[in-house]
Amino acid sequence: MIDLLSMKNSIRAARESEIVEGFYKLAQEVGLENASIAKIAKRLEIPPSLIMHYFPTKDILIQELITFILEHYQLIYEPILTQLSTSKSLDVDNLVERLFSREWNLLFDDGVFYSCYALTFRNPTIREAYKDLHGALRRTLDEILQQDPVLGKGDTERLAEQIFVVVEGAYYYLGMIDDRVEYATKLEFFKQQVIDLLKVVSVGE
Amino acid sequence: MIDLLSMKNSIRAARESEIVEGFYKLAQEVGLENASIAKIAKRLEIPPSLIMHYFPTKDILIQELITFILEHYQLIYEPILTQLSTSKSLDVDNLVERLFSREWNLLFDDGVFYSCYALTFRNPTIREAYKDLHGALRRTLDEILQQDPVLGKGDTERLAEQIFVVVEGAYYYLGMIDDRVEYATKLEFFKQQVIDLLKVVSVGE
DNA sequence: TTTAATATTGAATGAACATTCAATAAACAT
DNA sequence: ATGTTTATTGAATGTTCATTCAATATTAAA
Repeated sequence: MIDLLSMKNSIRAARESEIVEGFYKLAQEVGLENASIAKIAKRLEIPPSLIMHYFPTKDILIQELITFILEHYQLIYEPILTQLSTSKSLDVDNLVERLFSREWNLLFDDGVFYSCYALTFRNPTIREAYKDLHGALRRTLDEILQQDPVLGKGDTERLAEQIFVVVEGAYYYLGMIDDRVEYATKLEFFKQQVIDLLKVVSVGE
Repeated sequence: MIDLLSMKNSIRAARESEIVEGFYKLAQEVGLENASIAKIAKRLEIPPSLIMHYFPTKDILIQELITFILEHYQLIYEPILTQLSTSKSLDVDNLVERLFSREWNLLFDDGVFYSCYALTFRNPTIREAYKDLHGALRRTLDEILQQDPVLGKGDTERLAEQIFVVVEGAYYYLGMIDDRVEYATKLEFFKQQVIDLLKVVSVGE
C-alpha cells in the first residue's frame, strides 16, 4: 500500500527500459528500418514474446523509442540551457560553445535521429512529440536571451529560433563530413555564425 | 550501329524510370521503410520478377532511388542558381526568394528525403552521393556571389556555406509546422535571416 | 500457505519479404 | 525468314517478419 513503486513495478520498468535501449542500440548498428523485434530479443537474450508482453505492438515500441530519443536530445541541451539561465550575465562564447556540444555526445546517433524525424511526416503522434520538444528548447533559450540587458530588449523569441536554425542546419552539414580536421574547422565556422547573430542584434541596439 | 539509343535501349530506360518513379511515389505514401518490391510491382501492374530483371537487388534499386531524389533536389536549385549566375547584377531579394522556392515544389517529399539522408550514416556510396550534390550546389552559389562587386571581395565560399546552413535548418523547422499562416510567417523570417547574412558582409566592406 | 497476478518461456502462426527460375512473348539483327 | 537477344510472365523458394497462445515460473497479496 505504501510502496507504489513495488518490486512488481520495478521489474516492469527495468525490462521496458532494457528493451527500448536495446532497440535503440540495435537501430544504431543496423538502421531503424532493419531493427526487428526478433533481433532485439536475440540481443537481450529473451524470447520475442516477452517484448510483445510489454509492448503489444511494434508501433507502440517505436513510439517509446521516439520518447527515448527525444529525452536524449533534450539531455544534450537542457543542462546547458538551464545552467546558463541561472548565471547572472550572458557569456556569448560560452553559450555558443554549449549549443554545439552535441559533437561530444557519443550517446546520440544522427542516423537514428533523422530516421525518426522522417517518421514525423506520416505519424501525427510522433510529429507532435518532435514539435513539443523543439518548442520547449526554443522557449528555454528565449528565457536565457531575455536575461541579457541588451538582447532582452529585442525580439528574443525570434533570435532563439534563428540560432536553432543555424545549429540544426550546421549538424545536417556536419553529418556529411568524415575528415576530422575539416569537421573541426566547419564547426568553428558555424559557431561564429551564431556569434554573429548575437552581435548583430547588439550592434543594432 | 548509328542509333546507340535504339528501341531496345529505350524500352529498358523507360521501364527503369517507371520503376524508380513508382518506388519514389510509393515511398511518399507508405514511407521508405514500408516500400517493398511487391508493392511497387502491384502499383505498376507488373510481376515483381520484372523489377528484379532491371534491378538485380533491392540495394541497387535504393541506390537508383537516391540518384533520382538527388536529381530532383538539384532540379530545385540548379535552374535558380544558373539563372542567377547569368544575370549581370546580384538581386539579393530575388536570390533569397529563389533559394526558398522549395516550398512550391510539390514533387519533393521531405519524408523520403530525410529517410534517404539517414542512410548516409551507414552507406558510404549514398554518403558520397549526398556529399557530391551539396558540394556542387555550394560551388554554384559561390560563383554567383563572386560576381557581385562587393561580396566578391569577401569569403564567398564561406558565405555560400552559411546561407545553405540556414536554408537547410529552416526546412528542418518548417517541416514540423502544419499551420499555413505560421508556415508563411516563419518562412519570411528565415528569408530575412539569409538577407541579413548578405547585408552584414556588404556593410562590413 | 494458499491464491492471484505477473513474468517468462518456447512453439506456432500466417503474412510479407527479396529473390530465383523456367517458360513464353516480343523486338531486334542478319 | 531465321536466329538471337531482350522483355515479360507466373509460380515457387526459403527467410524473416510481427504477433498469438498455452504452459510454466516467479513474485506479491491474503
